[in-house]
Formats: sequence, C-alpha cells, structure tokens
Amino acid sequence: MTTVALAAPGEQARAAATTIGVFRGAAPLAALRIGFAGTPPFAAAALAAIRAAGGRIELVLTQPDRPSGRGMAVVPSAVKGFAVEHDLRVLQPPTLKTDAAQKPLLDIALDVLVVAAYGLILPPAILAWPRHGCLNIHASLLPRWRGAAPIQRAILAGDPVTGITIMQMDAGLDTGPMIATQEAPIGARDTAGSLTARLAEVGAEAIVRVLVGLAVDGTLTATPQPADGATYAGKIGRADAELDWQRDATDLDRAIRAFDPAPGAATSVAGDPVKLWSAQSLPGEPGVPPGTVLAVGPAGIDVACGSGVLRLVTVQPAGGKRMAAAAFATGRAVTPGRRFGTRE
RNA sequence: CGCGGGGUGGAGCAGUCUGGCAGCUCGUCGGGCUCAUAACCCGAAGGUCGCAAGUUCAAAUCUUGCCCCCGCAA
Repeated sequence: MTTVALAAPGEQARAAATTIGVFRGAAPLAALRIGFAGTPPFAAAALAAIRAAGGRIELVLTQPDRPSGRGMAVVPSAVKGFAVEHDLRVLQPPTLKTDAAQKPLLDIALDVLVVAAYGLILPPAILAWPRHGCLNIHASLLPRWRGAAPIQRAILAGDPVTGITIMQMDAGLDTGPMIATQEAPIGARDTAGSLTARLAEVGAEAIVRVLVGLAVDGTLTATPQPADGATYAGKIGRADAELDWQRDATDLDRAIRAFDPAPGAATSVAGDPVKLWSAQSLPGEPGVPPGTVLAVGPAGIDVACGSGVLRLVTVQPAGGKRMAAAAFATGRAVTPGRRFGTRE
C-alpha cells in the first residue's frame, strides 16, 4: 500500500491553520459559505472544529431523528445536538433524491459542502450545488477501504496504518480525487471506538486545513486516486460479529477490537450468548477442538483456536454487564473442557 | 407502548415457581502444610436481599408502584 502525502494548498494555509486560535476574529474561513452534512460523533467533531476555526456555517444537514435503542426512544444525532446547541440552521430530509428535498437546499448559496459520515446518497444535483463541490472526510487512506466501515475493516485486516482522506466527491462510492491525506497508526490495542475517536480528531484538523487553504487560494487542488489498491469496506453486520473459533487467535483478537463498541464480538458458551470485549492472543498449538477452554485463571479464560490460544479478558453475558472473564468463570462454572461457540 | 434478561457480603452466581434459620465459587483476613505456588487443609470477618408501600404469625420469595443495569431487534 502506498501512502499519499499531499500537502494542503499553500504554506500560507498551514500557517493560518495553526494560528486560528489566535486570529479567530480574522480567520480566513469567514470568507467561505460552508454547508455541513453528517450524523455521528465522528462528524460532529469536524463540525465543531470548523466552527471553532471561525467557519461560517450556513446550513447543517443530518439524518432525521429516529426511534432507536432500547425502548425505541427518539434520539437526535450527535451532529444535530451540536448544531442546535450552537444555533446553527438544521435540516433533516429523509432523502436527497427528490426534487422536493433538493429545492430548499439549492436556494441556499454555498461555496462548499463538507460531508462526513452523513449516511445519505448525494445525487448529482447536490454534488453540483456548492460552488466548489462537496468535500468528504473519509476514514481511510484511499483507495483502500472505500465504503461504509473503513475503520473496522482496517483493524480486522491488521493494517498497521490507516488515516484520513479529504476528497472531492463524485458520483462513485468514495472514488473522487484526493485533496489531502493524513496517516494515523493503528495500535495493537486499538478498538474501533478508540480509533474512530482519534481519526475524528485527525479528520477535523485535516478538513479545517483544507478549508483554510480553499479560503486563501480560492481553489482546491485534487489528485486522482491511484488506480491500484482499491478495496471495499462493506458494512459490518451481526453475522460478521459471530466469532469463528477455527480462525487464528490473532484474527479473533482483531475481530474483538474491530467490533468494539458495536456490534460486539459474539460467541456463546453453555448455550448462552456472550460478547467478548477484550482478549489477548497467545502462542501455542492446542491439540483440542477450537473453542475448548484450556485453562481458567485470574488473568482470564484461555480458549483454543484454530491456531493459537485466545485469552479472554473481558466478557459480557446476555443480560449482564461487562465483567472480568475470571469472574464470569467463577459464577458460571466455566471450567477447562467447556466449549465456546457451540450449542452444547 | 418493539421483544426480553437482571439488581442477593468485595466479584460472579444459586435460592423466588411451591413464603419458614442467607447458600455456592472466588476474593479478603488469620492460622496450618510445603523447597515452593494462582496448589492444598483449618478458621474468621463481611449482606438494610435495588427503593417504597401492601398481604401475612412470618417476605429475598406473593401484590402494586418507582429507580437503575443489560441482551435482542431497528
């Protein structure tokens, strides 16, 4: 995988970006009419950074409030929460494909629309709406991991490094030309949650840098994505989160981290579902069927894998809280010989 | 009103259906054994059984209301 390191346009832009805090009142961003489209906390971090940098935010688009979670309570998105708190204009169309949805938007003059984990397809009319088009904050080093779940897929694949790409959106799925990239290493203990939080910060910095560059130079310099190395990061579903004990312990450890905090790596023991929240892969070639408990101790539950041994450290039974694997074992009588991942 | 599980010494659980002395594994503390140990043996401390009201001679257990935690599904 080649790492692209495109500079934001102009050294002046860098200087401006680093002194935003000091020159807030005179921030160059005030010259841009910015629209923002996003939904989860990852997007809210970028919105907050743009606002803090003095960005003039004309409009915020976010997904409609939906019933979600236990009890189906209606919860506004993180982006909406921020926007409302700061008196930004918010619109929540359920789709952008219809003329009725597009009409009120196209009447608003924008220089640029920043898109981050918005969750709706932007039709051509919307892509062409802002003077400088739509900029996407994507959580991978494109063209690797185009698509919905780049962060989880990068951890799952064992990538040592990932990052943020700021790109000019086109009609394809994350195929537009790149304006800036920034790397971020993936630590051995990173979870999707911790990595998302870090990439949100990186993405926020990157988009501000790019916007400042746009404001100063008046243009964006984009480079086409490399022809090679494209992969797709499909959505993570429940089926993906079910652990296959035939796999290598290292793969299972990655899966547990990739599915934390959602949906949670799932398995079962004694017929009851259990989620795994942290584990450690150990060397060894157990001569027993994958899923068999080898040992139980204060440090955790050692389980045989297709190759290697996985020491479960933090688990969560259905209906229960996260707990130390050792505590789970004492209360549930999990002893060597029991099998994980079967319906025994 | 989406479906469902749970709250019992420090941790994790059983006991609730069928009301009747607070139980199990682990941990903690003290003692013993051992070259030694997350091993083994003996002993001890530690609990308003989520909160409130009700029924009863008697409530962890039955009734009602409330608070909190979590799994599934979206």
